[in-house]
Amino acid sequence: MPNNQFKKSELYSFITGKASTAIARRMQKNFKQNGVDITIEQWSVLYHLWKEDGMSQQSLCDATFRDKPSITRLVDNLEKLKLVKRVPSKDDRRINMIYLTPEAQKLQEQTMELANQTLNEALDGVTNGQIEIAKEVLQKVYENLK
Amino acid sequence: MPNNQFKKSELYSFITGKASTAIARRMQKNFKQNGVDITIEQWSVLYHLWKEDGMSQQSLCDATFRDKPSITRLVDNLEKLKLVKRVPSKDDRRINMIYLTPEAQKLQEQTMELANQTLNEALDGVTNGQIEIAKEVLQKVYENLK
DNA sequence: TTTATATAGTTGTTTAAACAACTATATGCC
DNA sequence: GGCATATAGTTGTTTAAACAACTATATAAA
Repeated sequence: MPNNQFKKSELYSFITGKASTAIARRMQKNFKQNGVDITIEQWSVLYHLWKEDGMSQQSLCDATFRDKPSITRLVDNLEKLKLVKRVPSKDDRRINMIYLTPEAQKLQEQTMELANQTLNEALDGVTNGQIEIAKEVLQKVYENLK
Repeated sequence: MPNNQFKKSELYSFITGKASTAIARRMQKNFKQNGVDITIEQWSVLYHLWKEDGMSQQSLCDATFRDKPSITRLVDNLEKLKLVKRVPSKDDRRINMIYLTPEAQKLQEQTMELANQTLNEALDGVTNGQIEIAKEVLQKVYENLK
């Protein structure tokens, strides 16, 4: 029993995700202050499309760790904002390929800059070694539970 | 420039809180499978009341890192479930003191057990030393941004 | 080839988050 | 005391999460 003896106190805030909530709020604030008018959730979809344009909604589900209804509605809203376009696949008519508009492509550089700035604010005073271990732990937690 | 050179790749999932989302989902599932019919957000409020009954809503805001409207509605829903009661303070008529009902007190032991179980599932294969560092990093992030 | 099953996406409903605007009470200052 | 300001909590609105139920298309098995 590896972790059974381990004190769990103060670990519950892990569950409630205080740190990631704080990062998301700060990043939203940084977006707003710089006139970027999208939500962090919308940004996280765009982020994966910048890495690979033309993903299916299901691939976006996997990449963003969201369920299908969530992606349906995020894509709905991104389409309303004219940042993405649903294009039905010709090979498989069940599938929508999601493509970035030129407008969304313009957002990439600025918002990635703001994301990096936010992470620098968040990780001020934390060493690279510590960050590396935190990343490993979070990755392992994700693997254990997904 | 302490962290500027640091590779930020794969760190963006920090923002989206994949790990804490995974923990919350698993914990919700563990609650459901054991017939505990409350949300994780509601549990997080009860958790602080178990530590100290009779907190004001503002204190719950600080403890749970939520804003006032969020707590108003969580307390609304917990009151509907007859798990807490709003009691106006006599000293300061602006303040509601939130008290647990006997029903809520009954939930404590079982749900804390389920929370511990969930954390064990999440942290399987992670050493105490790694957990300690991850905790420090998350705490520092929270401090930097709150 | 028909039928069962799996996959992709949508819709409906409840709960919660974020943010602004609001009411009520308390406190500090003149 | 009277007025400005701060604090505690509520309400309205938009966006998103979770979960179940649904439609449409594709794949596999008989």
